[in-house]
Amino acid sequence: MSVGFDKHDHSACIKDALQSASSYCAKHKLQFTKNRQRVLEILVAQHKAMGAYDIMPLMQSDGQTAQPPAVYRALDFLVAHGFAHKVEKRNAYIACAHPSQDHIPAFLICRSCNTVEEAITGPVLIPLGSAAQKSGFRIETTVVEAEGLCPKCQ
Amino acid sequence: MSVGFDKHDHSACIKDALQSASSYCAKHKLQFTKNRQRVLEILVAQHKAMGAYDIMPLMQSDGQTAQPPAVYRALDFLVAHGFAHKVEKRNAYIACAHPSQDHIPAFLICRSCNTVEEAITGPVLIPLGSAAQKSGFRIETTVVEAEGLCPKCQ
DNA sequence: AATGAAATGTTATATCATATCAATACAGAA
DNA sequence: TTCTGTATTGATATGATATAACATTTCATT
Repeated sequence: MSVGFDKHDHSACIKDALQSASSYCAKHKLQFTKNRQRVLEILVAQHKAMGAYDIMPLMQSDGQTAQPPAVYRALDFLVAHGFAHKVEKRNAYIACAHPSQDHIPAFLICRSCNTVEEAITGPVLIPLGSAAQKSGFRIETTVVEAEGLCPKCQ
Repeated sequence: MSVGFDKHDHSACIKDALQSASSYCAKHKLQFTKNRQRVLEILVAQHKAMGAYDIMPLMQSDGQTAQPPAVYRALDFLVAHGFAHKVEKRNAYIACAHPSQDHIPAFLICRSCNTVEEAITGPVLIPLGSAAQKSGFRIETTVVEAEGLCPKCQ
């Protein structure tokens, strides 16, 4: 996206993301409702980390504005099912960069240009996992985020 | 702390933490001011993750209440110099469990009893680091947090 | 004692998120 | 299809977290 001729590719990639989310929901008997679709669509289209209040005005379909609970409910759904992730360092949300793959999300956040990249993670947290195991802690969700300067901003 | 006879040990551990922070500041020409001392004292004394607004009422010395900027400034200082950490998943702050050791903090957060344990981390983030290196990203700070159930709450 | 930088006080406001309850839409059973 | 219970949404209010801006004070150094 963003660069001229790539636009069409990007609109295809939005469709793909919505399609695959849609079929995942069908398979798992989840309701992929209008609000949820719309928010995912927005996140994929922008493919950057967005605050809930950035998403809100873009949600309105006819003439009415969405209210905070509508956005947060949709985001909760998307995050719960892995279609999107929350970037804790920024209180922001971003579409998953490689859905369908079971993974622990990890982000590289540029403090200058604010771009967020979802890194591909191998077995990142084995040491933390083993520390947890030692103490008998059962991990359910994991946050891994690194902040710094991206190549362009250095 | 919390269990009868241990009380005295804990008050010693508070003193130790303040002492070592104090001498670190002296060595590095940092001002370990009253507000900063007080907030660190509170965090060490409670040794649990606390919101800024939980700390605020405990800060008041004579008769006046502390205002939000006072707490946040003290917390920023403590976090910047490694005396405390922010737990992003909870928007909460906690005294560092092993200061003086250079480390990337990592937390185990129980979703039931809300206790936060700072795990001892080995080279936790080598895979993320190498992913970053590949893309030329320069990491400055890192967040590693795991949420789940502690042994007691399972 | 003078001076400039750092820290604090104070007021206001921005930003992020949830509680509550009424209304509606939906899936599955009869 | 119609019924019925559950899931979702709408709508209002409010809670929780964090920062901007600028005047004042404190501190280290001269």
